[in-house]
Amino acid sequence: MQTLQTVIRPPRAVPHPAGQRIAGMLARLETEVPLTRRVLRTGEPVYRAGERFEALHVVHAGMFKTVNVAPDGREQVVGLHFKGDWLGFDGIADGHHGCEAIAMDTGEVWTIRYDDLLAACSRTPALMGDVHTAMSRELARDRDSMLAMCTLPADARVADFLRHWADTLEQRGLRTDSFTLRMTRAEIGNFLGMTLETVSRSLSRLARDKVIGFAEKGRRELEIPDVAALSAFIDRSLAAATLH
Amino acid sequence: MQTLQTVIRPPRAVPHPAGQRIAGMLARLETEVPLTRRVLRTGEPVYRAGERFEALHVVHAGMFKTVNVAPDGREQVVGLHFKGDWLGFDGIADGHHGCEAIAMDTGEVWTIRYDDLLAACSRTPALMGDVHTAMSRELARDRDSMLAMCTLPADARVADFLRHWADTLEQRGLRTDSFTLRMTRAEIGNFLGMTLETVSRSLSRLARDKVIGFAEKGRRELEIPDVAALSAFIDRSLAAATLH
DNA sequence: CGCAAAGTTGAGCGTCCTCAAGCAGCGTGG
DNA sequence: CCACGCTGCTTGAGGACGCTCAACTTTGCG
Repeated sequence: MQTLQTVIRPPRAVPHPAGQRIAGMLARLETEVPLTRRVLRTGEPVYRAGERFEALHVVHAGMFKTVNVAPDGREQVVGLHFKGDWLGFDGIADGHHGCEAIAMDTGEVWTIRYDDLLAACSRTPALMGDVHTAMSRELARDRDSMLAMCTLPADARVADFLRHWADTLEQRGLRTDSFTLRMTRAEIGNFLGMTLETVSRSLSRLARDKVIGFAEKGRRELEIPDVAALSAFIDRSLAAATLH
Repeated sequence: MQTLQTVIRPPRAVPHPAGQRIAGMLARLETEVPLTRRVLRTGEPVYRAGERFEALHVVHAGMFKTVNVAPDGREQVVGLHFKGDWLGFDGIADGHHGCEAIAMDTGEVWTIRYDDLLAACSRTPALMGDVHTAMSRELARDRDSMLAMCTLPADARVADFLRHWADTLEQRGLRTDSFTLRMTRAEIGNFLGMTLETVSRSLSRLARDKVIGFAEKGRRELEIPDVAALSAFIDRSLAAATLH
């Protein structure tokens, strides 16, 4: 009880540096590149697997997931994307999208033809930097996901997931002590490489250990008074595993 | 016995298109960008986690692995890189490398200062295309790894790994029916998210099912007479799993 | 109000990990 | 030359973590 209410996080007086980077990039895009805005509702695809690659997209509002689909039907959520993230990089290499990007709530993307982007990058080096940075960040993020999936037990993996989510929110200047998971247990489980039942059990255990809290109504709203407690929980899981 | 010797693959008369792409890129790099060549021996790092990011590297010979290291010491092999692959993209975003790249045998990389590369990309659009393609391909590959790790049982994961390896060799114009794994079971296991014992057992089972063969001397040399048999094995694993 | 979808929790089981023992290749030095 | 140690690989036995299946509760929507 006490642990869940001690930390009252005031709204940031100074915007997060990542937020400034994103704002700068969006401003550059608006002035330097022809773009079309597009509003999507929950479940609508930005692009589908197999489609010809012609354009990239930048998330301006809402939240999106990218799903890798195998020819045999297996599906894997491989990324979550918030404001400022790019969608569609996976299609550059061979001219077709290998994944599909789906809106997880009402959102807006700015669509930029790849031709136009290349031309603009030649004119505006800062824009090229933005693109490289975005791809690099996505690469790093994917690898962190691999590390987590291969080295963390289920509970710690869920904790790690929540920590990443809180970090993302903080970078966007949103409050991190209480927020709504916009995913079902099944989606979280798919993303983390486990079943929905295991996700549910892990969340219950985290709540029992007072690392997170559930809002009284709806088990989709979480309270994370102290992000550091998540890290501590992960460390504890690892320590418990390594001592024989 | 018969299945292991039926397919004699003649050297390709026509080079693989991917090989041509790589050759073109290397030629462009040599003429358009100042680069320094560097030979590395087994175990030597191209760069280490935490180092300042200043340059990218292109594999010209040999084989390299990238390892993601967590602050708490966990290590995860997140990528394997052959001739024509780039190393170091992960450092662009925040100016420091999150991974380290290690030579797995004697190899050579071409090192290119990032500043120089950006300048060259502005002059030579084809070069920018090369860089984007390389990053995109790596992104796609990471996502395929995630899909495999989350949706395939151990045996199929090993088969998938071997299939990817054979594909990579074929794209480089090398023979795929018999080759040497330049990794220990432990490294393979780390890359695939399983233990070395499980890798060993999976390989034994694949050999028992005649999907692969071991060379008589040394269990590091494999014979894969028919790559399609690997795909068939994966499909069989999935079919067996889904029927209750 | 009733139905469908999402979530929780329990029981049983299977895959993969852990631990352990033994073997094979290989370089070193007596 | 062979003993020796070292590293890598294989195989087995036992156990644990997470999956499967199932029943029930809660939430949301028509």
